[in-house]
Amino acid sequence: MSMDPAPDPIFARLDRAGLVQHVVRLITDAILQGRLKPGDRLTESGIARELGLSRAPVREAARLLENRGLVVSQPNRGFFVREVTVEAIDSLYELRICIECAAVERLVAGDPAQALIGLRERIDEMRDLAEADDPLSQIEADMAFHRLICLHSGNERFVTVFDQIADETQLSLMLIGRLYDDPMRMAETHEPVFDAIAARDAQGARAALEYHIGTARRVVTDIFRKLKEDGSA
Amino acid sequence: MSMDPAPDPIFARLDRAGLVQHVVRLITDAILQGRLKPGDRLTESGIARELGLSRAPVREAARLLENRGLVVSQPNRGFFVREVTVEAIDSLYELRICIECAAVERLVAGDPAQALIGLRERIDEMRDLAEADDPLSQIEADMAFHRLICLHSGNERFVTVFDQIADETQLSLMLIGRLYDDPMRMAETHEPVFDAIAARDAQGARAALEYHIGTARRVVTDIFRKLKEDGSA
DNA sequence: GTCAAGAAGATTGTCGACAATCGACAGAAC
DNA sequence: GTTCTGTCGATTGTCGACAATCTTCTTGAC
Repeated sequence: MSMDPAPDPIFARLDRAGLVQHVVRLITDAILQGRLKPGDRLTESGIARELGLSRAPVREAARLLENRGLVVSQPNRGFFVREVTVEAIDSLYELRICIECAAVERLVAGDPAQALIGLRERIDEMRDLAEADDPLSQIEADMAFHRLICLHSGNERFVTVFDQIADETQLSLMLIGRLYDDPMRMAETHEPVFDAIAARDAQGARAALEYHIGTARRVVTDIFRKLKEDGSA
Repeated sequence: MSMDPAPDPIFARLDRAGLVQHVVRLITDAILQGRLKPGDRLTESGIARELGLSRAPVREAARLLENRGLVVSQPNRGFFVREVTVEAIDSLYELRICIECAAVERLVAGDPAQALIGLRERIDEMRDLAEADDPLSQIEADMAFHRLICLHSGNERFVTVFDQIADETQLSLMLIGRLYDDPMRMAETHEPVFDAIAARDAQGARAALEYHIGTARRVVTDIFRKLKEDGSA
């Protein structure tokens, strides 16, 4: 009646069932790197031809990307890269504040020791990437930081929601280019949040995180508004 | 340059692309009516055979249901009706509190006039269904009430998240049977929320809603815990 | 009797093909 | 010149079939 717990995994289980997942990553990268722009059409047959496989896995990958918010589908018309609007970004950040603040409060109420290790690593990583002048990877470290908060909150559902909006957030950040003139700023803005968590100050952590995300919200929407004006002018 | 705003829509737009949607509804109903129980396997071929169509639309429907949380998929194993645990329900309700409280605050800050009409209708509907002794439809009216709050919050993202957890919430409620001994209680517990919104009291509305959902959270988890004990005993 | 190895059946993953639908263009009617 | 209609190419929606994988049952050794 007892489960045998995989007796010595010598070889890393090569992920079969990885085909769809692979396609997901390819398309995700293409969007997040700007090779596919908002509004662009994703033709199943085209992508399938390019990758040398059938339409079925491509279609499935597109459906997954739809749930993650990177593409939208129209009946009988197919998939398109999601258009990003100022309103959508604003709504997105409001939801993030709502979720992450609740998550960090629970995190502090529980045992934040393990989380703190990871959070510290991410901030340091942001610093390193600031010196290396790699804004794209820096954004990923930023997202990883915030994901960790949700992950260690003790409520798995927070992670689910975060993952569903993470890609779209990343897309909006990517479209902007860089948030701050001084790349070191990104790491610094996370410090107060870390400190409050380390001090086991739940309310302080919530406030710090709300301020942190709220600031990003204003900066991002402002930059994006200007981009939009210049673009349509 | 002016748009003609659909000059008199005589015919209602009939939704083509309804095949997959139809399958979604059929499976959803089967689960929510208890004909498919948690843990049950959903075989694509079986369902396709029963409905007299191919596996493709069934598969697509299953993927949609996965995003709505009613089924889970395992690679190379297929789809199963989601198992409901006490912890999952608790996490679900915590997320609901987080989302809906933020939504109602924004709702009151904006213009709640239109929302109030719909909310009143839902409460009255609950009363009627309590007299008619139709707990299943009553649950749907309950969900509709809470969805309206998200819908009129002005942040479309709140609705998106709500829809993604609505079915699972409904499933948990369905499994329990009935929440209150007195079916009228359900309508009554919504009144304070309605009153606070009508009074344009944002903080009061948030508090009332948090209390309302929090109470439901305790009742549901308690009942479910007992069910679980009896079931496994 | 217990456990491991292998065969048989069932189910998912993927494929290529056909039908239904959409968007664009050309042509006819006014 | 404008508007409607018919046709065409392209794309999605659906289908049935095959290969890969998992599950179950049987077989055999200890």
